[in-house]
Amino acid sequence: MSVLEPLLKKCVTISHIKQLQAHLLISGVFDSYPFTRAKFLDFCAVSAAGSLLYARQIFRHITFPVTNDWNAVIRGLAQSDTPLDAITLYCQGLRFLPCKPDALTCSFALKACARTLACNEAMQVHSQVVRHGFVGDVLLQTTLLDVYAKCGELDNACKLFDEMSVRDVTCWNAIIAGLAQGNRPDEALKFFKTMRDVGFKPNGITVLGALSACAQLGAVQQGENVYSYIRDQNLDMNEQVCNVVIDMFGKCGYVGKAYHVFNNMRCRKTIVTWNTMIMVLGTNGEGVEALQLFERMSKEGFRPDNVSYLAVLCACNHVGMVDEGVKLFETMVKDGSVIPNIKHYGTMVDLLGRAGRLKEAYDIINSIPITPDIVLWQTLLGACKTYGNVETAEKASRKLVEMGSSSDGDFVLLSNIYAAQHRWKDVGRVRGNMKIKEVKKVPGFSYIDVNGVIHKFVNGDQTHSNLQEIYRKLEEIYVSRIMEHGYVPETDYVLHDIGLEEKENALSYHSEKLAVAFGLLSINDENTAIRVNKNLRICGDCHEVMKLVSKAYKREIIVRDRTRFHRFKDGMCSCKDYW
DNA sequence: GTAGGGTTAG
Repeated sequence: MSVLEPLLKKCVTISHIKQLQAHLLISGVFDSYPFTRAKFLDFCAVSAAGSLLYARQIFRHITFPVTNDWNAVIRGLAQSDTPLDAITLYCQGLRFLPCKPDALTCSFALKACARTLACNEAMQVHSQVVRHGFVGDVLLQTTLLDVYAKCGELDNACKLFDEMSVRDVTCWNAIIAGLAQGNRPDEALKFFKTMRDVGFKPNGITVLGALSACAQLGAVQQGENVYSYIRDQNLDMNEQVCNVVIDMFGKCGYVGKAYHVFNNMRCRKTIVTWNTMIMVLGTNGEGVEALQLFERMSKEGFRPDNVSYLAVLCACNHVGMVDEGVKLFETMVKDGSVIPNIKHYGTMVDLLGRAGRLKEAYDIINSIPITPDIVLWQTLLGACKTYGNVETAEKASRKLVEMGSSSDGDFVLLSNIYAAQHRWKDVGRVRGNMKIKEVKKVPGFSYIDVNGVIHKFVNGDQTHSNLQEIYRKLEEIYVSRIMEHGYVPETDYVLHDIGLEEKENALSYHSEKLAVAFGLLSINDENTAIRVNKNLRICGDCHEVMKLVSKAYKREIIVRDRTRFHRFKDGMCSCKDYW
């Protein structure tokens, strides 16, 4: 039986595999020893030397396939780029299989569900796991947990985790990564802490999830803690870990810390390392540095890939280096080594649009070889708002409606464009459509890290324990401080809320303002910047207020919004009001 | 012991 293994190891091409197959056929192994055959089939379906297509052919010619034969092909399909086929085959197997699925069959089917985000199918496999008595299997439990988490069923994932009677590091990893990727970073960090409290030792994979959670929260202190653990355990010998550390510091707004990690890595840099650092520089408004790094990477032998180009184009976008961006894009296209994708085009539309070159932006959308998506038209619409271009805005809006967008931002933008032209009838029409279409409003929230504790504020927050004090501070900010510096509310943005009943969503109680008020109250050291992270893009009024607060209170305020950083100092913002 | 957890992105 074990005679096969050394032979398989020697197969490095499909022709070797076919020779081995011939041998197995002639010697009768293929028909008489199904387990050996299945092992061979598995190798053919999964290994780099093999061919999934060929494995499927072989499989089709097996008259009485055993469970392991099915497993081999399902496994291969599950990790291929057509994982849906694995689910199809699994269902066929259930119908025709004289032999029953085993734990592995379920495991591979679930893997396929995870990759296709097929939640309903996953639930059906789950029920078969129960029916066949595999529920006690820790590995399968972890796989199930992972599928649910990836499908966005985080509560189910947590439930599975709670019900596990035996836990190991891997299932902790699955729940931590699941929560982090599912936008529940605070819970991810809680699990990370508990895991250590009950005596498990986080490994290189655990810290990836924890760091991602810190990055989302802007929780630099907790990020530092994770990083020192990483160094203690020598986990920084893994470049993937280093990449995520760099990303975390960058997303927390500490470019220097990110750069320090980048420059002092104890392991090799990969293309992802370079891309991450370029992206960090870009989002933090260090466009020139990003460009320099982009040039340096080629000199050090790394050929820029599509993400490298995207990163450097974003960098140009954030600092308004329009000509450089256009030039880079042209080089990219001419060079031919990178085929532009929808994100490259999106960045170009944004870059040109925000520079007021709306015609060129519009032309790009109409000339690209791929179908423009919703984001592309939204980007153009945003530019139309900035430059008050009603005509192009209407075109973009029409496209968005056609494409079935139900994002509140699209309607609000168009309504604002009409409002700026005093076309109140059109404003009313757009608002009417908003009601009819039941547009989704993504609730805005902000985080602030005070002494390592993360505080979360939602728009019009009514839940924070220091509520009264915070609202009083906000009152003080408005009445006795920034009014003197010439604050005029940007009523343009009030239109966001017209037609919506929730009064608490009013402009003055946007979550980032509450967070900054809380920051002023609780961070007394004047040299410490007030750092706020927000899930949406900052609105014009908040932007203005931040500028004035930075001047009136002589405090640096750093706001990370959905796409970039704003550093407010002495009444100015690092984005130079260009965002 | 042939299974489970994982990096950059408009």
